[in-house]
Amino acid sequence: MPLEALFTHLKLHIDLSNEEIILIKGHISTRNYLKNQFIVQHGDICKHESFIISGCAKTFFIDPKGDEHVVMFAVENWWTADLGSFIAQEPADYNVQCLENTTVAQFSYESLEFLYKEIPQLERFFRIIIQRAFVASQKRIVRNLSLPAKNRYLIFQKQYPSIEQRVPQYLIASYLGITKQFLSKIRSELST
Amino acid sequence: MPLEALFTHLKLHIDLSNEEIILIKGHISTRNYLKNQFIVQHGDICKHESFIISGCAKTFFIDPKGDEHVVMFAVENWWTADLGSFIAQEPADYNVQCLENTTVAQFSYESLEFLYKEIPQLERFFRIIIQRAFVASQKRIVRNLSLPAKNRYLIFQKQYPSIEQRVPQYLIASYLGITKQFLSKIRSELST
DNA sequence: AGAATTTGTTAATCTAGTTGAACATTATTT
DNA sequence: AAATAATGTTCAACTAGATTAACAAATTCT
Repeated sequence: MPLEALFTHLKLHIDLSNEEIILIKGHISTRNYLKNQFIVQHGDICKHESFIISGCAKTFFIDPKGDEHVVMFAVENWWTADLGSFIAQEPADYNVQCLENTTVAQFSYESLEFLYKEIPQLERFFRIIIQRAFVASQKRIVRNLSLPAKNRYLIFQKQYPSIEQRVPQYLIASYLGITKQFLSKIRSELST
Repeated sequence: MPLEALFTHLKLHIDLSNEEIILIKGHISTRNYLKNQFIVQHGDICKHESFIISGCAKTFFIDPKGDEHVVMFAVENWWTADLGSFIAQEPADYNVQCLENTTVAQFSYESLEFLYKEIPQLERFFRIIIQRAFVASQKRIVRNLSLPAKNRYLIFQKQYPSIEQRVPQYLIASYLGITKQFLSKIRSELST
């Protein structure tokens, strides 16, 4: 059953009884997206937190000039959403779009609020998940402010070797905050 | 009593009984710092999450070239720490330094873990606080990638009018990711 | 297989923001 | 009140990275 990965993941941080697992299952919906489909669209209200069972997605936004900026990639066992939109239930800043055919397990806002009441341990679980995401975000800010593009690329390669193979270069350039041309230049410098 | 602000703040998000308040009080220490003293120092393990009762602090790091980068300011009723260091209990990336004489209420790592067990509602409280910090961080990333320095400055002015008056310009420039000279240029352009 | 689209490279020119140095203005200290 | 340190401005030279455009190479579609 595809939800196994999700419960394995939950049990890394909290203990759940069989009854709790059944209760949670009743509030999860799984959904399949084709490559290029959107899990979250800018301007819509983000209705779900999605756990990726298989596949890969990018989170990005379009700036006032029309340029695309990738802020994160998500692969198996990662959570994705526009959290700002989800928690405030207001229009999303970001888009989340599948880069491959992708299967997710989703909690709706209402279900999650309900489950927080029924299973307070889930507060702990998501505190930990969000805390990590925040820390990762802080560390990324440090790097973006303090390192030139070449070093940021080298760190990206080490940190996400699997992602580098799975997604096109121009999206990696966008994630790094540079143009694809400049990334290409860096790559050719590095290979000499 | 100076802890009133803290409990008012906690009660915005969770309900606490008198017994719980007493329990929490037993695990809080208040501490006074003079201007320029460090609440967290790079390389040390961040021992506390600190709630600012009065005063003002900057969170910053020094890059490999020796330049200072301010990543956030914190004033009354804000929490500050190097969360990455605090949760992993490993050396801090950041420094947190007081810009004024500052009084804080602090939870140690052990106390907070203990209180999470005794008062599961605190999981909820910090989930909400960290969630907000994460969302703010995400929104800042959007702005830093998509807007030129002048626009970032205008947004900063609107968003933190009080902070702009309280801290020197070169720290604001650092927060914006530009040099003080370039901020000065932007300011002179804006005033014409 | 061939056409069309998507992805990646190279190179010339351009620009937002940096660097450094000299000077002006406040605060703080003695 | 003078002296020192901290903060802010101006300007000229410089650089990391953007932009544009032309061309390869690889995928996808028919």
